[in-house]
Amino acid sequence: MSPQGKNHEYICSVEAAINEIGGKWKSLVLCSLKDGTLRFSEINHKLPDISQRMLTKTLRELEKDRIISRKVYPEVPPKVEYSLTSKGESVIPILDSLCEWGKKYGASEENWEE
Amino acid sequence: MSPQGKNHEYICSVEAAINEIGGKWKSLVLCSLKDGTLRFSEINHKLPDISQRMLTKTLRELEKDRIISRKVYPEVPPKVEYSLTSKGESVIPILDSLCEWGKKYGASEENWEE
DNA sequence: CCGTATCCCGAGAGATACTG
DNA sequence: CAGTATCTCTCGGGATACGG
Repeated sequence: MSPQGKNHEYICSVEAAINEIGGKWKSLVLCSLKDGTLRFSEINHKLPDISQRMLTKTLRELEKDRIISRKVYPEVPPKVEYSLTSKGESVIPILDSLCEWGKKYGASEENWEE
Repeated sequence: MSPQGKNHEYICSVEAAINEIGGKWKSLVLCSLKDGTLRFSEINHKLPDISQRMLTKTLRELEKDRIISRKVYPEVPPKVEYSLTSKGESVIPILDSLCEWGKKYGASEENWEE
């Protein structure tokens, strides 16, 4: 995500927002973190269909955008905890709204020709 | 978008919502329609960087998901108008929130290694 | 336990040209 | 004006295997 990097003029800031929370997994990872800190394996457990590779990648992107924070415990075996930053907390209500919206207009009973 | 089609169990409905309004252009098209009905060329004018092909594709997907409606006037030259459905109207406040969020936490002043 | 490193594929997206 | 039709290519995303 955020392919444009720094110098890109957004027509509207929704674009910026979608870049940060869009994609296949970001919103789900954020939702899974909304009840508190989780370890890597715990997120993976909540999202069984995501691969380790994609989970890592998604977490790195969210971290880079300061939406989540990553805390490493220098132990053996490794322990890493992920949690929402204040920026991350602030987007949760919006994700909740989206969730409600998605539930209300179930993306499922319409038309599909294929 | 919505690659899974009908039979897909969502862990959370945010996923469904992101499928319907995510992607590079959908949110921008919806925002451009929030002040009322627009013709194809008018949307294109508001979003100069979108190609005709992508605009058509985006409009078709939004129409398929019943988020916008398409009205054709049988004239020469052709006239086609796009407007939000009630479902579309209902997602605008959420897009506005996203816009505010994106503006507040400018996706621009952080770190980039590359 | 928490990741990288590779390899790979298809969808998303761009450019350009053409048409009813 | 409002689209198709092609052609191309990047890159998001999946599968699998390996590493500290």
